[in-house]
Amino acid sequence: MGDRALSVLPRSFYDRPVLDVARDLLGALVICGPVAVRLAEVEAYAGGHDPASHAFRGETARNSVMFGRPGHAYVYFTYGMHFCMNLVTGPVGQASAVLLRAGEVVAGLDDARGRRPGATDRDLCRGPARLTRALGVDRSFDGIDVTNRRAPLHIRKGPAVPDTQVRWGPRVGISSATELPWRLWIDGDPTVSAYRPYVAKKRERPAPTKN
DNA sequence: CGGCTGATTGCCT
DNA sequence: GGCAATCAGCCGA
Repeated sequence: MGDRALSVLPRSFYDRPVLDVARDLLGALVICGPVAVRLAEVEAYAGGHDPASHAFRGETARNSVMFGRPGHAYVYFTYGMHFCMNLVTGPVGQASAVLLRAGEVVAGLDDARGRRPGATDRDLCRGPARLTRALGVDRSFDGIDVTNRRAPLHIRKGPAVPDTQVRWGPRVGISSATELPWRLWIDGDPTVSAYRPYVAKKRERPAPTKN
């Protein structure tokens, strides 16, 4: 068996600066039951000092996993219908995490297709909410230890991605700290999500003149 | 293909 | 009450 390629990434992998972890997660395998996804796009969130991070305003019931140990999954619900998955990094209490944005399904294709009816194979995991959908990850996976190879959700080492194939740029879908190039992806990978720069929402009707 | 918009609910101010 | 680390569908070019 290819023990090397199948090894689970250890706790020490996650207990490092968030940008280093994000870089090295490119190419890694996310395993959930029969489905495996090779990561092609991630984003770094630098805990309490990052205005775009869910941890920026402190610990709450929703984000408490971010403030705990590295190597655990932070899964949140948003827009009334979507789940997104992060991996907690760095020392306990710092609340840094890497958002898993996109990748390629490399195992369990039939299961992934069944969860995303109508989607092309390229689109199965092309975006953070699509990725959790294809994997079958929801809020019940929040807090799971991804360094445990027997856990229903865990992360394994994948084929190395050389520096020459790594690109970076602004994060997607946020309205603050948009200048930070903390979105990392594999150059030319077809599963990388389309970049949509933030655009300020059109103002609602001017407030009625109040007197 | 790019641009725009409604969906739908938990969370935080 | 307002909005969110998004997506699918629809429209026009």
